[in-house]
Amino acid sequence: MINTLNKIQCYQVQDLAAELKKKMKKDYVLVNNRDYKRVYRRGKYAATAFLVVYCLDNNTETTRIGITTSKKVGNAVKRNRMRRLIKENIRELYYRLNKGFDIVIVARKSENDANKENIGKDLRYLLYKLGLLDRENKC
RNA sequence: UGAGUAGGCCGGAUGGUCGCGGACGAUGUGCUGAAAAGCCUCGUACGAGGAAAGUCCGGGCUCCACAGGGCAAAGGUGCCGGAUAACACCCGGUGAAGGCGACUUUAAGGAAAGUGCAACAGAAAUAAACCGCCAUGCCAGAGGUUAGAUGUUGGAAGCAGUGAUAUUUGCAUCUUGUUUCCCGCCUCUAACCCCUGGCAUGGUAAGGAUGGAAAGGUGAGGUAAGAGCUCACCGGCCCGACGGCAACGAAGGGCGCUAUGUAAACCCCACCUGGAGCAACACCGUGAAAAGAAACCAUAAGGCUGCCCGCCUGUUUCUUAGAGGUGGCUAAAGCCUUGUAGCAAUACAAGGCGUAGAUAGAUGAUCAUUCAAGACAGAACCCGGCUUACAGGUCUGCUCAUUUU
Repeated sequence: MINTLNKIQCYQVQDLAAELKKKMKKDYVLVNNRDYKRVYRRGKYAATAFLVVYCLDNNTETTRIGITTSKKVGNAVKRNRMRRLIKENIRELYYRLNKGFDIVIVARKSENDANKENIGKDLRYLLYKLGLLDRENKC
């Protein structure tokens, strides 16, 4: 059922402009420190050299996402850039994600040649590994 | 043109699409709601820096008692004047140091209040005779001069004898021995002179590989040798007409002039400083006056950073548990231009600019064009400074050198 829905969604967003127009609302951002701690402690995780993704079922219909960049990444400018790149990718992927999870994305260290494509590739791989994203969605 | 010096400015640009933040607007037949309003949608303009950084100073603002007296402690400042809300910043000056120069640097009070430290090196470090130089005395050695003694070669004279020659039996000559004198030499002794070495006493700080610093420097005279011992010049110290608001400068005069450096070591002197910070703090609100433990009930406890006085509160302290929201929150001792005053910092007046305000935290992605190919780097209450990081570009003043006229 979900698969078919996603397929339909995938066909629907063939137009690039339409895909880019997707917006993220504030409600979908993970806010409290408690929530982060809960996800770290109880959630599943997967990692690459640059990113770590934690996820946990939150028993609701919304998916909430938090992004963390440690000081190992670099100074404030570098951390900001990593966060924005991840955010931009998430913005595009958000409506394809399976619903009802709390997700925390941690940037481990700085990639000097980090761009949207690199990060997106890693992110899609990790989300797929955790079962949040279906293979068919790799359009 | 090159080298340098001081200061200012810029910190990729333009456009398209999508996205994010708060603000404003909407005759949106949008949703919720009694309404106020909120949400959604659409539109509009706006949306990180010169350092936003480090948090090193100074303030505003908030609460603590609007901040009180005395003592102590702690911290800070430290040439003078100005400017400022204030400052350790800034401006102008003075002194000192560096540079041919433009210019730069400077925590720049006190070392006869006291204490401490000064490694290594060096003869010696706050004090000095280790070496050296000089004088005197003693001892030893070499040399010279004079005197004396002994010995001896030679010469001269006297006496004696042997022998030889010739022979005038005497005499003479040669020879031998001895005595005296003279000259020379050797040895010894004494005195004196000079030199060398050693020891002692005294004089001397000119010289001695060191050091940040060795008791002013250079030259001349002088002296036993030396020395401001004397003199010349330089330096230093004291007084100082006069100039300057002042720091300070200084004509001139006097003094031969012993006593280092370090106070970004303690310290002394003068002056200044109440504490905590926007996670301050105020309000709404959930819970419901949360639970437990301890102290104290008036000569007590807590607060005003230690003590005493004084004042305030009736409760105070500790541990655990601690939804959420709103305000504070951006117009500010703000910046720019012009004029006036001033060397300037700056002040005053006029005109203009003044539009980030998030709250897990907004500036990104991508495409195209272009160039010199993009460094350091992200607001978190706000200002004034300081410090540190920084690809490259650009402008202006000044200095030195070279070339040309």
